[in-house]
Amino acid sequence: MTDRKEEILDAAVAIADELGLEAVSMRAVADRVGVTPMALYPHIGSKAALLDAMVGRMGTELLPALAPGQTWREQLYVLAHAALQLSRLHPWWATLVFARPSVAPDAVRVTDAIYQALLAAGVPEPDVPRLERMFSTFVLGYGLSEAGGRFKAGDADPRGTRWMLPEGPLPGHARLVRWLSHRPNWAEEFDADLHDIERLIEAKARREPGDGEAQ
Amino acid sequence: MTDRKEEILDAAVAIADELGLEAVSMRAVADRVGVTPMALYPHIGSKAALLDAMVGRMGTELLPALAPGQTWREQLYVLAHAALQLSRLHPWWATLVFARPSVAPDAVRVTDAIYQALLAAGVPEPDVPRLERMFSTFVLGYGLSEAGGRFKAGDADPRGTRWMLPEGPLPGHARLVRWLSHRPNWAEEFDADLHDIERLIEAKARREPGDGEAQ
DNA sequence: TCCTAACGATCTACGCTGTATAGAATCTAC
DNA sequence: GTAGATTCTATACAGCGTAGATCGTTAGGA
Repeated sequence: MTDRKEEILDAAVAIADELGLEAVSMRAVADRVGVTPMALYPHIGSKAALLDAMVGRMGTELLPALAPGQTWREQLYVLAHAALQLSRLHPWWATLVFARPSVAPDAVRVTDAIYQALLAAGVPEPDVPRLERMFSTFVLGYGLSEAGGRFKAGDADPRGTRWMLPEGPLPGHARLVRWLSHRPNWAEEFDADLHDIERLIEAKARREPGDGEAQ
Repeated sequence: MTDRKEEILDAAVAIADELGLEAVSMRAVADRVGVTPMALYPHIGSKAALLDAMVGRMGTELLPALAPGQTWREQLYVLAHAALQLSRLHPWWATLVFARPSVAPDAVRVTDAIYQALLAAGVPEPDVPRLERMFSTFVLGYGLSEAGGRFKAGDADPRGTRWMLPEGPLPGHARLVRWLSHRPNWAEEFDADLHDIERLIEAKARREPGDGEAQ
């Protein structure tokens, strides 16, 4: 029973990696396993459940990044990079995480690790859950943007007509032409973003003034 | 021709709003317009093009938020809230933006407005494109998390067994039980996040030290 | 005024999707 | 050897996107 289920999950993940998420059909998975489509149902229940299980499987791959004995900075860095790598290896992952919010045990464990890191950083307890959501939203959103190509949209013609549209000029683009002309190094950009978020966390830990947030 | 296209778009958006994105089928849209499915094709080309056009249509709704004569803070605030409201009114919007990155003219204009705000804030030019991506990734990611229910996953049973799993304790959750027990006010949380990002932008504008970032 | 070309809409059909239902095959235990 | 459970197969249905052929209506030019 469980063997078969693992086998089915392996097949589904392989298809998603090779052909994309939309190629994951019950028939395709069944073919890969060497069985008829309906044979999958006793094992995985439904297609929705199969997708959930795929997310769960990926969560497991994130767990090794939770090695103890690290500073909160290292912990967040390692986790963020593990997640980004995961969404590069399996571009469908971030899509699914956003689309079907199931709480897998492993996901809860990852959340807890982030809680611990933020607490270790000195973030006030009431702010921790919010900052966790902000942190994970950013990491997942970045992965999804990369995977989905949102960042790259508009790559074509960066110094051409892009900064001047028929219906009016684009002053921002015009001033930044110089910096928009060469495409960014995404690895560097991710690290820079992460660095900024780290400083944001430090600031929250220092309880910087000018903040009306209640206890 | 263009009339028909607008009519088709209206129908598609209405269906997505009422029944969800997956209910937007060529047949359903055609029914709504009062026509056979194949009659849509001369007007919109394909289903993929229809979805792209839907995203474009939403981009137009974001433009009114670009009123001039505001401080950079107001500009970012208004834009972020307009986007969040859009993703609440049309929960399928954020999904599509992440899934199919097409550059609509209106989207470019929104990007430009963010560029201008960041420049007005005093952010060094080379940092502006990156911070724009970070800002929009956050706003869209937040909207998508809300719409997709990612934030709410695990709402059930917040003080029960959730902070203690069979395979081991969750120290982070345990320490935060008090703060995890009542569900957050998402509007407040969004504003708090926005506030933090604002401060991050200010810090970048002040060119704070301790930053190895090259010119 | 007639012919023609273009256009918008339709009908039919193909291969795909998830899955309900019913039946057949295989293995285990008594 | 037979009963029961488990696993897989076969068939079928309703829905999907869209290729291809067809048809009625309309607009332009001779």
